[in-house]
Amino acid sequence: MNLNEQVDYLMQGTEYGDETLKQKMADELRNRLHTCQKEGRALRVYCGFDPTKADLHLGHTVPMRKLRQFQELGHEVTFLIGNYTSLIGDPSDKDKLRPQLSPEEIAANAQTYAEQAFRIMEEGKTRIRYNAEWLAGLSFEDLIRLGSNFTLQQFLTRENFKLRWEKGDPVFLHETFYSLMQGYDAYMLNADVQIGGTDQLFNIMTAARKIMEFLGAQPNIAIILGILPGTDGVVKMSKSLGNHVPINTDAADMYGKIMSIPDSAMPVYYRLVTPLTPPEIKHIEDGVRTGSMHPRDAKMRLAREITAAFYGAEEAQKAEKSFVDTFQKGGIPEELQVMKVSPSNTILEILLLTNLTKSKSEARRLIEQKGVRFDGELIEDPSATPAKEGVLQAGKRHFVRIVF
RNA sequence: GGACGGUUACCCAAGUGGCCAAAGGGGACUGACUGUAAAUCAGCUGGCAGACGCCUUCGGAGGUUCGAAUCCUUCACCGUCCA
Repeated sequence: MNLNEQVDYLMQGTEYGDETLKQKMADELRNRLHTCQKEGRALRVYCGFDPTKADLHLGHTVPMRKLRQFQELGHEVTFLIGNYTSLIGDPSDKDKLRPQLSPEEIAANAQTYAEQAFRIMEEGKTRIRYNAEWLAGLSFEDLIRLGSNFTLQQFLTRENFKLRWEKGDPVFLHETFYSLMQGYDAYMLNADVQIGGTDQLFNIMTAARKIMEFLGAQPNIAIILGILPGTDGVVKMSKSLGNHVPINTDAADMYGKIMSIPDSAMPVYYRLVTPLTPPEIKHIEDGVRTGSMHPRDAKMRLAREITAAFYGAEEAQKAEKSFVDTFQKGGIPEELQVMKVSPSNTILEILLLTNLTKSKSEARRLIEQKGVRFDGELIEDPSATPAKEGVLQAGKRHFVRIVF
């Protein structure tokens, strides 16, 4: 890739809410890449992760994907675990204060993060750092010096603080420290580039750059990534909204969940969570637009790419085949869970035994709603017994092969 | 520290003594339609039994009452205002 292609690749999926700013960052990136090339060094790139939860979903992997792209181009990548900043909990993406976690919880979550991250990033080329290394040793005096770069007004005009202020909700003093700490992280890592979501714009653009300049360093370039919508295609992916694609699932499930996103969400998914380059994505999108590619096939490619990133190409192929068999041909998947039951068990009992439903009431409901099939035959009598071995289906997506 | 307000099912939220397993909305799930979806329409959403019915649930514990989500006492947590 030439320099401009590299910049395009690295800026893919970014969103600054302001074209001028985006252009400025792209220019700075180009210059920095150029300078480094001349100096014969790699860019120092980092992204901080808040180990405040253990259950990762696709949305959390967006910055990891971006780090990976930098790695591919030979840059030096640091995976920063915000074990010290977690003492506060970033107020950026919430309209309320986050709970503070115990060191044990943080350590456990950090472990999970790293495991997930290395499905995407190249482990051997990634440095892991913890910001307690340098933040724990700061003195009150240091804090005063860092704090003197900011005004209360700057914080109060930030959307999330502003909303809380106007609603009369509390905004705690220590929440403002978060930005200072993140800025200090960037300084200590001597970062050329810092990656984050749109909620990090203030922390990276304003706080980190100010602090780095104040401390005599070159300010970092902000790579601000857009937000990945959930499976509804509209609202930010989040577990509590139930629109997430979990990482710790299986290939078939991940493939299926991605196939369920609306077409309108494909472009952003392609840009944020696949390894494809801008020209490759353009090719697909042109294909869909001109009609030479069916949108369904574009989505299958998407699902395959994402699933392969986490489970490998082979598993992704299998997931795809099973998806085609199940949904497009209306058959049953080749590989499915096998459960031993007694021939005297009723369908109702089997639904419960196989965990296809959580209760008998739920099982009855499903049967009433014509959602249960046995070997393709619609089941209408909950007290029927299967009479032979076969495949029990609950809803569209859940199957169990029962044997005696 | 004081005054007031709040805590209802997955989430938001109505309900102020019986007609409340608890309105409404969102989400989830099922069916139809599709391209797998989205959109739309319909259904459904505590458990056991599925015939009447029974049991558990409205922040926790206790009480009043024939009867409590609803009244009283107390505890916990959250919020607002005043110090």
